[in-house]
Amino acid sequence: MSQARRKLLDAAARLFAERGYVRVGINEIIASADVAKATFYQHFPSKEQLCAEWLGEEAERVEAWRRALLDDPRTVRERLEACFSELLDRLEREDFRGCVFATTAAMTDAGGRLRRRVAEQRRNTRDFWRALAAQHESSSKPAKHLGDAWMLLVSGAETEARSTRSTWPVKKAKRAALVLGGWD
Amino acid sequence: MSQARRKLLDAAARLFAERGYVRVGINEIIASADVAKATFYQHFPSKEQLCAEWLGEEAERVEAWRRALLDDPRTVRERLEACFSELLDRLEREDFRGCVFATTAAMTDAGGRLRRRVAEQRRNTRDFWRALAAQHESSSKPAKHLGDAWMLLVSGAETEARSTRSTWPVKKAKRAALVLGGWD
Amino acid sequence: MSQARRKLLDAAARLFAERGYVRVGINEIIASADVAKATFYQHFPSKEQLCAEWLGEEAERVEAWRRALLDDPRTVRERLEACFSELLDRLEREDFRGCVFATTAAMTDAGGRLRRRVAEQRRNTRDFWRALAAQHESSSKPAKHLGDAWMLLVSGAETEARSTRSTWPVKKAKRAALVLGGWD
Amino acid sequence: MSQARRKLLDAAARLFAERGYVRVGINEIIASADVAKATFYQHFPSKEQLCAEWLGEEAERVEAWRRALLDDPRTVRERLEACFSELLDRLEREDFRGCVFATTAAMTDAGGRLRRRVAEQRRNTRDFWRALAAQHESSSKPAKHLGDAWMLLVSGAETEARSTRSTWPVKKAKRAALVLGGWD
DNA sequence: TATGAATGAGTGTTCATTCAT
DNA sequence: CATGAATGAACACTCATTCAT
Repeated sequence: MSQARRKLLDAAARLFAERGYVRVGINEIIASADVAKATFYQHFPSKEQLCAEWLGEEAERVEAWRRALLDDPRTVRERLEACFSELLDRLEREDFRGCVFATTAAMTDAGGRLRRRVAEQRRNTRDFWRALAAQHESSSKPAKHLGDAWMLLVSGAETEARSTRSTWPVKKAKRAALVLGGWD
Repeated sequence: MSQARRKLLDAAARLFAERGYVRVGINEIIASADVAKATFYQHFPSKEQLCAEWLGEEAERVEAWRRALLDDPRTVRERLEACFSELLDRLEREDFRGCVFATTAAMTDAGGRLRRRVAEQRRNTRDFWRALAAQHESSSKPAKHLGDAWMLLVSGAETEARSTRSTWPVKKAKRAALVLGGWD
Repeated sequence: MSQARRKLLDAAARLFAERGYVRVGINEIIASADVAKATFYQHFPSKEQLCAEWLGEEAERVEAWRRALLDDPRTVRERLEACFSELLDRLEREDFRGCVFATTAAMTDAGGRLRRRVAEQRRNTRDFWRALAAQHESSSKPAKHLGDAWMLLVSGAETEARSTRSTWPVKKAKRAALVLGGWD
Repeated sequence: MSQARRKLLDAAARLFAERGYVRVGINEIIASADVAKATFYQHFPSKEQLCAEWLGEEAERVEAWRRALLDDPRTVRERLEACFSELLDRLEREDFRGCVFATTAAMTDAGGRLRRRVAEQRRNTRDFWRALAAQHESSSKPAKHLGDAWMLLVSGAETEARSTRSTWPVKKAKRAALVLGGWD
């Protein structure tokens, strides 16, 4: 990958994560990446497409992490707790903005390309949580219900943690997730 | 309240709800309200302040609805289910954009006035859910944990329903909420 | 009419006539008119619309001149010669660019608004030449053929005079027009 | 001639004829010719020079056609009519844009290289029409006047046919040309 | 109280051209 | 001979806000 393209994606990743798609302009991105404006448009047909590619890279990172977790030999409970630990870690970072997919969806057109990209990632996210729940064999309820509930708790925790800049949502989501998993 | 001010708030309510704070310009608002631009600035010092007042009105509407629900003689379970029904109703409206407080928080500066307004509403929301849970006397666990979990499930359901334009999150959140309440 | 609007139309008239629609940018127009860019867009929805209004004013000026000529008591021959004199006068001006309608048509999309505006003016032009020919009673041929021929000669003269910056086309067009009128 | 050069000239010929010099960018040209941008600048010092070479090729094609017509054994009248037939044929093509020399002159600087190229071709055009008229021996008037008139009628017909996308100008120009030739 | 007119600073995007390889 | 990468300047257009009346 060309150097300019990499710099642009890195700058976009940082700025989009910090302030969101609509609040970051091309000018700021290219200044941050230290490339000319025309260079940007040689690598990306539009700001929207840059965002889509950033979301794609984010999705791939997350998927890799999840694949590893699904193959992890630890118990389901330990791995569930690892998810909340990871979320807490992200939450403590200066630039925490919540789930980039959810926030990007919040500020883009319902029918647009970015929303389709988000919807795809959310489907993958649902698959992940259901797969994790399916490994929880002692569960008396169907794994898909448990997985969906875990996903919603995490999603809610991210949203509320972002909106109020506090950590209670993560801690309480973890507690509820454990209860639903039968570990209370 | 002056007529122009009322028209502006109504137009803002519709447009902000439909497309979000950052995606609506004041030109569109004043055109929709059919007032002159200078009239707008006589009633509101800035677009941000208009948004803050809109959020205030929304918060008051929600609070009134919640106060009524807390005084409602129905069982906690029935009222919990009413919350999800109301959410499903909103979800089915054409212009559903998720929780206006969460989405507004997603597109505004972390330290700004609007974020403080959102944080305040989220605190009230947490109070509501804890109050409802507190009325669920047979609960063996502390009401605050149950209320927080309910809130997170609803918040996650709104976010996921918005991101993917589907209704499963609401249905699954309801199911999990009932389980946590001991009604499974 | 507001002052800024008038200044913009005047600046556009001069610049568009000098260098043509596509070769003049908004920046140059507003600098020449000494108004802010946003002021421009408060008065005209687009550069294209500004051009359309300029063409409209030009068409009106021409039509007024023509109406006067059709009511002029001089002989048809004298008035025909007046047309060529007027053309020669324009030709000698520093910024002669040929017929603004023909040149604008040359640089705009075939199906666009500006082309429709041009086509309308060309229809009016044809009407004028036929009306003038119709007043030439001694003509043995139908006036519409004579009028059309005059129009084509003038149009060709304008085009060739512009392309080569010389005056022969006007002089020769006049000679041919007189021959066709039976005055040779 | 190198292959890239040929492809570039062919692409330019098609695009410039369709939409005009100023409305076609070199990006589009190189994409259409399927060559790299730097390759373009190895063969042509500038877009302007590419246009100049295209005009040169066009002029040569036209000149060849005219030379053949001047050597054609048919009568002057038949060959005059052939000119209008050829114009009608071009007019019926989808991408008719009028005389490429006239339209290019309309959108370029008065003193530039392209305008000089156009002026040269117009001089050749004038020579052609005078030569054709000179072969019309029975003409009582000087051939140069008749030839110039024919040229202006054709030029006007091209301009008006382009501006309004209709065929009447060609038919009426032909009629007038015949009258001037003494064939009415 | 209400307004039409005006604005400086920004938006995302495209231009013809050059450079290092 | 050919190219992928890069560019400064310009493009048409929009933003939230202010001013004179």
